[in-house]
Amino acid sequence: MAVTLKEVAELAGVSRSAVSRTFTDGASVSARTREKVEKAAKALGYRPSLIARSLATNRTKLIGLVANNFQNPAFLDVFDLFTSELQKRELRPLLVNLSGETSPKKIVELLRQYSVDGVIVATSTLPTSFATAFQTAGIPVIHTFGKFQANANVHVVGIDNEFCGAMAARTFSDRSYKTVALLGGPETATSTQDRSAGFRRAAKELGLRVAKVCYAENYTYQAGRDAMRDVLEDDAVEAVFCGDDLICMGAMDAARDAGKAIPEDIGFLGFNDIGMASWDAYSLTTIRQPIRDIIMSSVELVVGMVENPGRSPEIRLFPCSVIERGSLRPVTEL
Amino acid sequence: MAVTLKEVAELAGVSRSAVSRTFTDGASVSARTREKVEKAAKALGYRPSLIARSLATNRTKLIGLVANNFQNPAFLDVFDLFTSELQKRELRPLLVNLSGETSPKKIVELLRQYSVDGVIVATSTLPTSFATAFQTAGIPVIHTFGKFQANANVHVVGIDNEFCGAMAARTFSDRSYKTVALLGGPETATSTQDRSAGFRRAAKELGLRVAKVCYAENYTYQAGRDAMRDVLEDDAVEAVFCGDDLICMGAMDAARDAGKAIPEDIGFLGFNDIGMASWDAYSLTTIRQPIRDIIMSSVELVVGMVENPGRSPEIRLFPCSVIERGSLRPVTEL
DNA sequence: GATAATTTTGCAACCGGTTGCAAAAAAATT
DNA sequence: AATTTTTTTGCAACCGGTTGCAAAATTATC
Repeated sequence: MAVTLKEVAELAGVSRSAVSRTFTDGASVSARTREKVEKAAKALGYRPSLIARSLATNRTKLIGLVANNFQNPAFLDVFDLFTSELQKRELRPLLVNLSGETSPKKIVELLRQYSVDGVIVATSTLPTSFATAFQTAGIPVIHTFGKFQANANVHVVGIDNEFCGAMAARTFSDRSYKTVALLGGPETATSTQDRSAGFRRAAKELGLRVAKVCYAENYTYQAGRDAMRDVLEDDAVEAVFCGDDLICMGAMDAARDAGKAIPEDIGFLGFNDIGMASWDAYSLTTIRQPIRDIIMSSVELVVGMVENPGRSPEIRLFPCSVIERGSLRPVTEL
Repeated sequence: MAVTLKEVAELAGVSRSAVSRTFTDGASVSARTREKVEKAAKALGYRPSLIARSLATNRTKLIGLVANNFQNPAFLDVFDLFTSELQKRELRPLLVNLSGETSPKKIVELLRQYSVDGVIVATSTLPTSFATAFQTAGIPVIHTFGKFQANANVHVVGIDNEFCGAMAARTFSDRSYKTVALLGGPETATSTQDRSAGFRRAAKELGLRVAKVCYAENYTYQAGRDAMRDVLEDDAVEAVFCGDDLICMGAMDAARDAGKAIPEDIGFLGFNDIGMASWDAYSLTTIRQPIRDIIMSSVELVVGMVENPGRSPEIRLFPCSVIERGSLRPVTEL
């Protein structure tokens, strides 16, 4: 079916090695041979099989892309950027949908069977141990959006969630909010835990009262809407820090349903800056993480790992920023 | 590095074939041998290399998943369903981000180099000829969300866009709208062309006046917003049929900006029923395509093609339905 | 217990490439 | 023109599996 090395070699009247060398860069072939081979290859429509090549070179150019939040619009960017960034370097993403599965065992097996060159675990909800499992299996791995911990044994690219939590508290404080609430993502997510910790610590330092702390069951509009009911029980809450824009939008609609005006009666601060955050209907003030930088850095790092597996684990954190829109009252002038 | 067949064979004291056979179902191995092999394999942590296997069996279990609309939330479902549906059958999606590229040539080459077993082209914007290119290259292909045409030479799974266009016109007619507009997706997309044709034909038959026809530049909120300006020039327009929910939401916000109330002053009908369509801020009446069915059917079909490549091209169309919410006035009672 | 039928096993060739090595060819030096 | 150096080439082994085939082992039959 497919055209092979051998057929090209025969047509060109050279050895198989000669053909192979024409298609491997850095190999030594004379101009005349190369020309003959290229002509024959073209005539037959030959392209080297990467599968066969990988058997000999031990490089598949496949990168496992492991994700578990396929329902969050925030991931559209992630997929788009990862795929195009990998493609630029002639690498292919092998997509794995975790959907529920949180034990790395099976996934490691699976990607090992495909001899992927490296793996990018793109999820903010799993502990670092998930990524470490790949490391242990000898597969280069990057944990993108992963939990930052000083004694890292695996590459992590992302943000400092605790710092971002503190940033949220400061954002409230700067706008003279006194009584606030935290409406996080799922409590089991490491990002939620870190942001929550940072938020509460900073709130205490800044003299903010955190009147309510609750968590949405998942990263959906509906979960945000449901969890917001809890927050609304306390009438004193002036502003809510949400762990995700989608959750935040659900919460906003719940607040409006309860007759509250935004930002007059209650303020909202989101997280992620998804496309919809800028729509008129929400005009959400939110914390943005520099996704493009994070992803470019991750790809760069995974490539580096493949080339030099001994490389010691690195943590790369990028700064987040508050995108000012209309869901919080303005900064209080001093 | 990785454990190979040979090492397992040595430890188990059997031939390489015996090991291979224990891991290929349907092969003949005695219970005693199998046991010995399995024990040795476990001890070494052996898993057969799918890459090496594929060289001999000519099956990689890789399916190319080609998409070009990574920015539309409608695609979250598509990715989620495709990946999980393929995984269920032990197939792996090799993701290709078309992003701009509309010539199939390079993509075909690329997927051929990875010897994918089949390809799913998941896009409603490209002509069938794009998918046909894979067919010509001898790669089983399904065009999901593709253009339906009677003389198909390639499998198509999706909806009858022309019929859906007509359905939109009927939806307007049932609610006694008289003067309407069409705000389609990009004009180059085949789905837009078909829906537009169906809409206009049915409108004529039903005595609706199509006062404005315009197209958004891409499938984004902003493009919908921009294109809506054009529609708003004609004050007589009572309802707008949009080619996509995202576009529709942009259009709705543009209308509200212009001081129009929905649905009192102007009605909107969307397409796709993305998650946000049900949010309070939009409460969008929209046409839903049964994505889950379409994708399950596509996967089933691609598997069928792989097993039986001679299979003749089939068209599978699924019915769409109007999801009634609040962006159109109610059906007029007779 | 001998023979026939069936199952299991290992050998060796193959899938489609790469690559170290030594021989052959070409280029450079004297 | 002969010799040395450098470049190019083909051979053959290898990457990690599968599989047709014939021999060996087992099971069934008489």
